[in-house]
Amino acid sequence: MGQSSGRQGYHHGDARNALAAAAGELLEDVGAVALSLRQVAERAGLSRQAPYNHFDDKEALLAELARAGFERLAAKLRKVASGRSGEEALARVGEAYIGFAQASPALFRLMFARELVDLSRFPAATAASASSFAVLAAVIATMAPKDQVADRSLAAWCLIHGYATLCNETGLESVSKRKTRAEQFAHLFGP
Amino acid sequence: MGQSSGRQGYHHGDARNALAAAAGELLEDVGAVALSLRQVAERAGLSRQAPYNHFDDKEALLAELARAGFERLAAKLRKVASGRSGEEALARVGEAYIGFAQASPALFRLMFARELVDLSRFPAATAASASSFAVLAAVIATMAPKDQVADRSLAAWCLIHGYATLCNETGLESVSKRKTRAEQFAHLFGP
DNA sequence: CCTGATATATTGACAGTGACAACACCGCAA
DNA sequence: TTGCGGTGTTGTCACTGTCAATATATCAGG
Repeated sequence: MGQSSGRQGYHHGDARNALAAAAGELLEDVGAVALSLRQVAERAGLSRQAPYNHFDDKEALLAELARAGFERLAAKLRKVASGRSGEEALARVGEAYIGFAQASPALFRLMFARELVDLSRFPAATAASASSFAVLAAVIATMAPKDQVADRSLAAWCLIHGYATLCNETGLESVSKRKTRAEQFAHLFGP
Repeated sequence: MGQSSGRQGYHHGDARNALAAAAGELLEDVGAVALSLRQVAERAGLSRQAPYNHFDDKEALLAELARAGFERLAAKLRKVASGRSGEEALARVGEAYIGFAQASPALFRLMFARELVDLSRFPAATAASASSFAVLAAVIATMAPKDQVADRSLAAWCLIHGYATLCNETGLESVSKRKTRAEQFAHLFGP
């Protein structure tokens, strides 16, 4: 006899996705710290303990959100970089990076805050992160001598990431300047 | 001035400082999220509720830590900048900034993570933060035309902050490269 | 001295939380 | 059939931030 007649039913493979989706929505609403597994479960229409059937613990759920975030970011960067090169490609990549941070501030923070998730424990997330950086490095490779690509890629990433972070975390400056700044930064690495 | 008996006794003005000091130690041990007011109180030798006698809530305590952190940072930057100018001053300031982030990663994170403390609600902390940035801007003013000081200061801050953050949050690269990187970054803003 | 007022300190209580354990149920393979 | 592993649920626990009620120390004014 099913004790709960109301068709709670099995979600088969869906429960994991449903939980991740619910968590993704909650993340932008309340942030990673305030996000509670119980609220995630409720929003997904499952029981209190459901998240533990699909993730080791809260950190593992957050790591999955971060991994998906890096994959989306990498795809976005690849898209704007494709077919372009040099300073213009760099400006577009920078603009997209900043745009991502502004569109999903809580997710962006999660992706770069060791205190919220220690991604070094989650190889899939680290890999997705590396593939985002690879896009940037490929762009720099089109505009710098080979022996300087590594240093310049790192500097470019730091500059763009610093700007995106400071805008998100301290209201450094208005959102509208995004494109101008990206171009200005890209020019620093030009000829 | 009598407490000092076996009784718990009043700390007069000290309780607030004792709590902040205990919180500062705990912060680097467990991070801002895991830091609990109860543990802070216990470490300061006070009761569970003691923090509420001196701070509105947990966020206010963290804000005080952040404020003190910004003041220490500003002092450190002023020290290394004093008597120097141009590219060398910039390299020293950058190195000090990165060094601060590496020496107190949890505090540095707290100072720049809106999710942990929303500093816009705490004017004293915002002011201390601004005075840190002012040191950097002053250095840039010694090496750039007047109409470019604002843009270049911002870019320099983003670059250094991005590097410090990425090193802390993702193990971007080894600590030992700190000085080299600071010089390399400073060179980007040189003649 | 005493007397309140005020700042400080302490314990009691409560709703949420992450996590573990025990138990119920589904589908499938031997 | 039987048994087993994946999935789902409720029971329970220690811990947390915070509010309320209460006690105590210190100080000002009589």
